Amino acid sequence: MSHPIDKRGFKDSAYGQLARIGKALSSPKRLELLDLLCQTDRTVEILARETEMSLANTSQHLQVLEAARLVQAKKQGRFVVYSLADALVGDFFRAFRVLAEDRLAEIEQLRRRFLEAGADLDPVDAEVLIDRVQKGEVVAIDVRPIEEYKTAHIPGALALPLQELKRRLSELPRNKEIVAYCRGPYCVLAIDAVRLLRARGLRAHRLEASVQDWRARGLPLATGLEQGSIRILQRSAR
Amino acid sequence: MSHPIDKRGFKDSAYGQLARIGKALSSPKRLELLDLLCQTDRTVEILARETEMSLANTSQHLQVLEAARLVQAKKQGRFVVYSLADALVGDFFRAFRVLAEDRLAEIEQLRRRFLEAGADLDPVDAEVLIDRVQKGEVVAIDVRPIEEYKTAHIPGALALPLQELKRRLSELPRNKEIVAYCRGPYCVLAIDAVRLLRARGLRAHRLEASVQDWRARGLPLATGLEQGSIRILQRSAR
DNA sequence: GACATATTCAATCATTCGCTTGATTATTTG
DNA sequence: CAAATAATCAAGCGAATGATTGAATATGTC
Repeated sequence: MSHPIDKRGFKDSAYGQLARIGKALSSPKRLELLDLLCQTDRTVEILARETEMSLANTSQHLQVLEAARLVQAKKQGRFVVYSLADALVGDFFRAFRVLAEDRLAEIEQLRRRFLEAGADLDPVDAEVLIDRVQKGEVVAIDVRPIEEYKTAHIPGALALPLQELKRRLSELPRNKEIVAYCRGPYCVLAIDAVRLLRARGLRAHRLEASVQDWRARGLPLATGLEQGSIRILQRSAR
Repeated sequence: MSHPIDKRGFKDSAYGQLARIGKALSSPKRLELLDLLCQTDRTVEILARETEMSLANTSQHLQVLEAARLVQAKKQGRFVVYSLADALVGDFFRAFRVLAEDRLAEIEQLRRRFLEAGADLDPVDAEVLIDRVQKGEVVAIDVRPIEEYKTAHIPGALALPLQELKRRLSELPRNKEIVAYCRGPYCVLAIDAVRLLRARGLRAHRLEASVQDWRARGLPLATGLEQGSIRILQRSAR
């Protein structure tokens, strides 16, 4: 095991190591787990619920990701919290997704077929959005679970998870444009939100970009709870 | 097949598509093929020889890569020439390799174990190298097959494939430093070249960076045959 | 048109993978 | 210390994968 190796052995071992990463990325469920972990840390139980897998199966997949050093586990009390092993992994996952979308036309077809209405694409250019949010022309809402919002969100966006949104529909301004966003292209939270809002007669659009896309473009992000995000909401709802 | 899909179905399909790329990257042999194709286009036969696989096996792996749209096949006469489907794939492969090297310490260990002599690391900073080559202080040699040199090489580097190098050892300058490079970290051509040169008492070093790394850093590259690269060689050898 | 060459196809087999089920190991709570 | 909770382990099963072998299909050459 610790003796010099021949050329073929070296190549096989080297590419074999690379393949460890590839193998980790070769299962749809593992990719879904990784995508979720790009948003924020989570326990096995929550990941299992989000991906609609059994606990044992989720645990196994997470161990495969851990063996490839893409994620890491940390015991907190009686929970095991999984997180990305490094911020680089998040950047890489995005590059991976972008490559796949570039190469595989099927992904765009899938998206179209699922949406079945072309109206909820990117409403505006990303740079313009921040500006319009600051001017108060647009209300941006982050419909992901609150934990993900805390980890990182678009500056000025309100934390309004889907469940919360349902209860507070009446507080949203009828005279302003609303832009909802969530985890990214394969997350359906923002789609649901837009449908809900439009059903109530509000002018709602979906921002396809995720927080990760936002970061990749070098745009600023905010963490924690926006100071008085609830008050801002109420003010703009008046 | 063309009816609306539920949320779970959508996610499964979307991540399933991503996994197509992951699966393509999950085999050591496929990664080796991809790495070779990052250098230049090649026929199935040559790829089989380089990777030391049977023809049928090579063909099958190439078809997997093609199904994932990472490479494309083009029939030329009675040969089938495979090439990267897009330049993006090359950039991505490099990102993949860099991530793997960052995450998996085993790769660095492997490299050390294979080299077993610490002396042939990056001799100089990349930017400095071009400058020193231009000033004539250093002779850079590209020891890859000539076809790869033609596709792209470091400006000023001489095309001197390993076989050629052996025959023309005496033509190399004894008073200058020689820097050899090849395909990248898992390619052994430059290592062989450096051993060969040192055995003859020449001052030789290995540049670990590949043409792809060079490109990724935004440094200039040259294509085709360097005008009179042989004469330059002879002049500097005088 | 027969032949050689380059590649793919088809069948086969051992291995690995993904998932399920049920038992087991930690950790907190009563 | 027993009960409850969170996660992992272990065994088992059908499906998919990687490689081999030999036949089949193009394409170019004599």
